[in-house]
Amino acid sequence: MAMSKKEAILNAAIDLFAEKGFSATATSAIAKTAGVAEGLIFHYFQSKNGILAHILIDMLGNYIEGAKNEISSNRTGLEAIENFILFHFRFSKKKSKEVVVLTRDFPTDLLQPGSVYREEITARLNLSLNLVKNCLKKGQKDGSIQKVPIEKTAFIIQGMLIGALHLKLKMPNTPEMSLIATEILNFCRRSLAAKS
Amino acid sequence: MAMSKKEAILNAAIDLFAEKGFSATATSAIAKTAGVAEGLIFHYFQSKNGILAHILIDMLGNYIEGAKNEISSNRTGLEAIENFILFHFRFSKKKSKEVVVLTRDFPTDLLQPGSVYREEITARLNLSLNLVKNCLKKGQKDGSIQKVPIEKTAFIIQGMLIGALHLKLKMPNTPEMSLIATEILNFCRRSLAAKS
Amino acid sequence: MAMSKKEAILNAAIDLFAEKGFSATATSAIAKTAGVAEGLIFHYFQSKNGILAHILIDMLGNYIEGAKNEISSNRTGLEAIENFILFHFRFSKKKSKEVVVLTRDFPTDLLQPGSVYREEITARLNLSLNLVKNCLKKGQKDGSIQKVPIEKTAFIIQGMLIGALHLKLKMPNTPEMSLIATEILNFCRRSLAAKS
Amino acid sequence: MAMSKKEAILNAAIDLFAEKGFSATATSAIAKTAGVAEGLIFHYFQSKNGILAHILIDMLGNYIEGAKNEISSNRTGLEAIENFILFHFRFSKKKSKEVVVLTRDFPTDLLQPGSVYREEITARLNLSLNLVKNCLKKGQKDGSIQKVPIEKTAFIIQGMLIGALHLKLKMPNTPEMSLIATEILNFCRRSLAAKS
DNA sequence: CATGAATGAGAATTCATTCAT
DNA sequence: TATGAATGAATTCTCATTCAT
Repeated sequence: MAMSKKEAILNAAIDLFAEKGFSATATSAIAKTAGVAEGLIFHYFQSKNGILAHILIDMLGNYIEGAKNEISSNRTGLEAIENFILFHFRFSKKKSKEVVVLTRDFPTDLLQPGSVYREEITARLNLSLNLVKNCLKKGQKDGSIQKVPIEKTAFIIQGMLIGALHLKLKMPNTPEMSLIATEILNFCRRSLAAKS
Repeated sequence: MAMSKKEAILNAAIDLFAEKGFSATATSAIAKTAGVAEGLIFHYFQSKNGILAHILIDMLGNYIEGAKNEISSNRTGLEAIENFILFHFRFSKKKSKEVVVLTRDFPTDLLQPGSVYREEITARLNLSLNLVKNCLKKGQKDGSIQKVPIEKTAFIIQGMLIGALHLKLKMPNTPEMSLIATEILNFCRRSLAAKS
Repeated sequence: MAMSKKEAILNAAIDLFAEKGFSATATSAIAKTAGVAEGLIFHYFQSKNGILAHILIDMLGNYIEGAKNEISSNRTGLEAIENFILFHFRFSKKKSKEVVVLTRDFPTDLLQPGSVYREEITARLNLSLNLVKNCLKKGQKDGSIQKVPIEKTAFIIQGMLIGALHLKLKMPNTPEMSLIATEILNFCRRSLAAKS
Repeated sequence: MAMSKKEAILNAAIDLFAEKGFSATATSAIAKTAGVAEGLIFHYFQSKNGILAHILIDMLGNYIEGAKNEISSNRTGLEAIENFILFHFRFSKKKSKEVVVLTRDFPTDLLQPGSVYREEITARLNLSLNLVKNCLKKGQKDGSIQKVPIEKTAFIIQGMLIGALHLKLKMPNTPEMSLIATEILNFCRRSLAAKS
């Protein structure tokens, strides 16, 4: 069951974007790596940006789907948040290349007004934030989480998770990601858990 | 007190990098905006990367210097952390364009082995992380902060601050940054403050 | 009575060539507009040039046939010339898109030695010129047209008709074509009619 | 007195456009012929269209200037028209390459709304038409030209001159241009001259 | 310090055409 | 007859950088 040429292009693009960055990767290099004619890239993805958008949208879709599963079956909202955090880092490890692409090259121009990809991307970003919000709400209902402003706290948690990936990318000589993950768990639990 | 041509170049570059991104900004555009000949850019900064490095190093220097001042005269370590956080967001507001440049375009290739700018930049990043560590250590000595692993917690806090800027850049329809700042303060205080 | 796919391609090509010009029109655009697969174009017309040649040859054929009818049943040669002129502008109005294609994109390379279409096209151009010549000859025989050099005068008249279309295409803010037509009629009559 | 590189580019472009047509000429070929780096073309002319526009505007400028001189010192309006016609063909012979470019490649898209060249070109086309009108007006005042509608007749004459060039380009096996020129002179004189 | 003409390598994209199905 | 994936050469244009002045 051979990989389709479209998939080959995507895989090559992910590899190269992760390794050298989006703008330092030429479409000719993608074609060469994928073993296809350069023109085929544009047949499938319209533009170089189109490849990136496809990768990002795909990945955000997976992220949201995975996170949704993860938090669906928890007894308490706090547990849900904890599992969200753990999922975030599991996902980042599993899809490490894609995450590097997203982290370093999330292209602001894909989000600019007029971009055809804008809506699809922002919709997914909002979905993710909503998942966190829902966990927090649940936790406040079930008493596992203390009284915190939902929207801002969700923003902070999501930002913290993203920020860890960014900082790690720029400072590799820092504690291993799995240790950071556990510690973020502690950090958030201390901040959120209802006082006994 | 006219602006020197060197400054004009830097200002033009900051404006354009913030607006359109580093790689979407041509040196010819910088020259035009600055009102100088294109060649002069290379006289002062050697290369396009050189401009970016100059901006980033400058800014990181200011950040560290400012943060250092901010945390030097605090009674407790917890207060120091709190003031660090507040400073971070004050700085981000004051130098908003530079921060956008850093946030969106921090160029991984400036950090790659072989880059002449690498050491200068990583040194500054480490300095910043050390400031946070020092606050935490102080707080554990003076009893204002509970027992937490210093290194990982410093990483988390710094990451959280950076992450907030990133997330805001991608999701402008989120709570105002100043509100986020206050809430991050609360979030961290709850997580760090020694239990009474 | 559905349009055949071949006709759909031709219609799409005429529309697009007239609107954007031959070389600015991609075969993919023709296929899309026609609602057929791109490959089908090459099945029917061999090449992009082939479509253009087909359109032009078709149109020249219609032009000649129409003109021939028009001038066949006239009492005098002068009348024949007059009807030829009127026909020219009637045809240009009826087949306005095709005429625009011919006027703006008559492709010199279709006429270059070695082109498979060369003979077919030049033959038709000569036929048209011959029709004018015949009218003039007739007019000189029947005394309705004064003594003029046949060949050069035919060239001038045919050129005048073509030139009017060209000039109109480039200068739309000029008198309406139907008024020009009438006036060309007068212009030629004054120049050609035998003196009474 | 070496030719400047800008001039070299223009000359190369005129040669190649005349020989192979605008869209069949690559900018790389122009650069090669001119003996300059391809990038320099864009430094001076912004785009491939820019070169063409420059050539056309230049040539129309020369045409108008030349025609203006030609018709300024004539006793009668009819003489002025005659000299305009003769000038047209003298100019076409002298600037034969440029005229071929204009005749075959006058690019409708340079005239489309939104084109930066539009106004400059249409202004010149109008100027030329106005020269003819002025001759006709003068001729009606001084009695050398019979009563004809000025605007339409000017359009017809200008169109006739242009049409002759077009037809010749497509049908090289026709009478020599200088003979056509003389005969157009006769044709128009017969049509315009006041009856004695 | 300052200019801007000139370079040339490289980039993204286009596109007519082919061909297996 | 009809499709559309696939090709690959060609094309316009960009851009960081150099250098003579």
